[in-house]
Amino acid sequence: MIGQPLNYLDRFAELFEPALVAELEEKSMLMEVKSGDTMLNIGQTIRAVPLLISGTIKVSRINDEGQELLLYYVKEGESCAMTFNCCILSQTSVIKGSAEEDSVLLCVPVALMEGWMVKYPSWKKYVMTTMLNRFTEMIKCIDEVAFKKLDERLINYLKEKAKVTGSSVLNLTHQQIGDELGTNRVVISRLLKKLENDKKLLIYNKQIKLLKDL
Amino acid sequence: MIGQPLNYLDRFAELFEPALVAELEEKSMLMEVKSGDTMLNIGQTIRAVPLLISGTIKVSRINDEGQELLLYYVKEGESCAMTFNCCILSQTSVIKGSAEEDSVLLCVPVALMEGWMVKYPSWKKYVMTTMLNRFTEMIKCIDEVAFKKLDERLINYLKEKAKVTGSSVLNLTHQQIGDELGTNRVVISRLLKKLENDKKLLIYNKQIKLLKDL
DNA sequence: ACAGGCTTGTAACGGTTGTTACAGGAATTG
DNA sequence: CAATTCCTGTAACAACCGTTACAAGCCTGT
Repeated sequence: MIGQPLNYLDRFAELFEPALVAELEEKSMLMEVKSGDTMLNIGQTIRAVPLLISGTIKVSRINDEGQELLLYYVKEGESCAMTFNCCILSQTSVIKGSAEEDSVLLCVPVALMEGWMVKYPSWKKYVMTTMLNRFTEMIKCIDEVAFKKLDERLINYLKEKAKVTGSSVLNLTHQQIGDELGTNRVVISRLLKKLENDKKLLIYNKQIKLLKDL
Repeated sequence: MIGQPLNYLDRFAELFEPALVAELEEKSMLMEVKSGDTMLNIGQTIRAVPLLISGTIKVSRINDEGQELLLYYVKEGESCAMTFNCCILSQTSVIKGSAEEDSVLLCVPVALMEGWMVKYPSWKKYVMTTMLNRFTEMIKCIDEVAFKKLDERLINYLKEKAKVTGSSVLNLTHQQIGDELGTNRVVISRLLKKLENDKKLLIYNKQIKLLKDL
């Protein structure tokens, strides 16, 4: 039927062999989270691997003083490599995962994961690809933090945010931005003002509109 | 016989099942590298996974402007997760791997890796563990770069270096340190001088001696 | 309309880091 | 030993960023 939302497993039908899709359907658990919900926090252990069916998950590092830093987003069809970490080595999480928008997850019991690695080539491939892509993102993050100045990081952040939300109007306070970049609200206000003067964006209350030549 | 060096495969006999050790012996290639040699550079592709038998490998990120940043060390018995990345996805490397000391590597052809993941549980575990440990190190690196000031990063760097080399006397120029921390020689000289005044270390030409209360 | 709370704009200041420049030591080479 | 090159120390300055403080604006609920 036209216009009907895809069945939630359709996405994975492209990735996994039928037998695995069937097992997924049978043995994993569907879970819904609201925008802003925290699924995984520092120090927690986790007993299920989440596959993201719809929505976006924000993964960030929080250091001992509570300072935050955005690492990357998990998008539809993807999963979080760090949870593999927690699960397999039974370690506590060193990162926080929270819903950037309302999202739907498929939770796979850890116990099954290991067996699937051997049983289903597509699963093995999926897990490896996920992990390897995350490495790339972590490197990108390190590049930003280690080599770039805040104004450039801010611009990249805004662009990424626009891509993830699919809109050039971002509903964000300066404080939120500061948090995700691991810095101070005043600094962000200053830089944003400069970008506004340069006609790269417009600042409203709790809202930023990105212009073409950002 | 007492004092005789271990056979190079003995290390892996503890990690892998006998059949895998046998295959390793038969199908992989031993390789020696001298301190300072670069095994893997940005943009290269790699067709073999290295297992480190002895020595230490330094893994660093180099950005577009040629600035370097130390990511982590690969030690005996370990391997480099990023090479899995290159290999499996046939991507070019985004990192540089060079010998910190004279080292011996066992090079496993990529073609075998995939099959072994299914065939040998110990190999699967080894690969997963390696990757997951690297995540932890990358997070540590991000913590340093994003949240810590240079003086603290320098201290951590020196301690780590002392641990890796097993000596409290480090043969390093200020320039080298600056490179590995992604900063400037003068800045390092300045901070080292301060540490020397604080009786944390002694500065010689091309050499730094760490004192107890660093 | 008003109060109170959250959000933004701005100034002022200090600390850290990056940069350039130069001088003096140390090591190396011929 | 002399010349050269590399390494270290230091000064001086600028840029960037973090921090505090305060004023003004916006939003919400009453």
